Amino acid sequence: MPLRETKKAAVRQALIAAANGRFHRHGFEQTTIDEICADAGVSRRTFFRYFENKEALAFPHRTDRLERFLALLDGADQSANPVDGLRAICQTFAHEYSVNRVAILAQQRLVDSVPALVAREHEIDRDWETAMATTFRRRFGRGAAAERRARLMAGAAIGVIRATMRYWYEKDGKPDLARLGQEALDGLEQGFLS
Amino acid sequence: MPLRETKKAAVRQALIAAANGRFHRHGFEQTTIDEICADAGVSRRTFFRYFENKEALAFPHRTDRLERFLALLDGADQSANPVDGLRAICQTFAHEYSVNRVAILAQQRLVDSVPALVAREHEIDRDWETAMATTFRRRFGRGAAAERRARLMAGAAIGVIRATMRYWYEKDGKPDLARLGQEALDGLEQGFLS
DNA sequence: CCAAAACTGGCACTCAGTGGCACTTTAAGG
DNA sequence: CCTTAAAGTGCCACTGAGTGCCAGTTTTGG
Repeated sequence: MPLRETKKAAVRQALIAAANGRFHRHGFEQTTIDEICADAGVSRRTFFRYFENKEALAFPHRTDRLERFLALLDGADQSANPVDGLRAICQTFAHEYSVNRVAILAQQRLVDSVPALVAREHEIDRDWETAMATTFRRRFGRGAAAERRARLMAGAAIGVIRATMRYWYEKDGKPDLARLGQEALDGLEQGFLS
Repeated sequence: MPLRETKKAAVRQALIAAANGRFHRHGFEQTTIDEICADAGVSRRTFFRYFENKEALAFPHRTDRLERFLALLDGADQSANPVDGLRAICQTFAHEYSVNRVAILAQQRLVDSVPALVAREHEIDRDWETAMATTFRRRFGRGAAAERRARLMAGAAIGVIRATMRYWYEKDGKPDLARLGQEALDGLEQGFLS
């Protein structure tokens, strides 16, 4: 890796690490960007060249995760129906979340304690929704009705996923996330006609 | 109405009106709170006694709408199944939105042009989701499974509703919102098994 | 080794939002 | 009415996020 890249990666990591420490020790709002910069040995001005804002520090894997999700969506393109694709992806993420359970839970506690972070999380969900809508759209073909169906389905999908995650977080990550996920996707598939 | 109440209502309206004008003329971010205060003839400090933040000005009906929704949810409590309740409520709101179409569209254009406002909108959706989850929960009875089902359903519901609204906005409010809503709720009820 | 490009730091600035306190207005009882 | 407590307002000073600008440094590629 070229030197420049290396340094940038290092600075980025330093900022993330510094932020993580402070956020978890003193809380998000109690931490100023100046403090993070001081810890990371970087100027304030430079900070904003690495992160759009303070919130972004709380979601360092945002782009990674989205890209992985997109890749998985593409990969699941030839499954029998869209939901089956999601089921597979769900297994993957469920496993990953279970493995990193402690860190992820801590992260989520942080997010849930700060409205601004909750808002950012919704923004992320929106990205995922759009990604799914695009994928589903390819399946459903042309026409306004297909478009609507794809978007409805994506909306419902992110809705059940988020609800599932919240439940899992609330139960301290104890339940089997893969199972919860399948239950959620059953709902998506079968609907909620009681 | 006691004088004090009257005055407070007047100030609130003045602030909303001032903000609306500026927001639509110059945009949300280009408008400072000071300018709004000047227009409304009120001090900055007072502004923050009426609104939590600048964003709140863009959703003056937030609490009204939520309360109406809660009331309607309560009212629809004895419909055959939860989705039928939603169908009725959907008709009501669809009608209202169609009537105030122009204003609502303008408002939405504003919201969509500012990330911070989009974020607030998600926050509002979250309130609605919680409201629905609580209602559904009453239907589904006790137990963790019922709880999960209620939450999944609420998540899916808000998901399809939001997707529908976005579609409607995107089409400049031309489509029949009531029909779109029913289509969305069909999806919620029947699922998306293709 | 050199020039262009990329990156950094520091400064000054705007604006959102908060705490504190003195001052004015309203409500309510005698 | 008149008084007094409560509610509401204005002003001031302050913190902290985020931005524009420009001068100085580091890396890259030839």
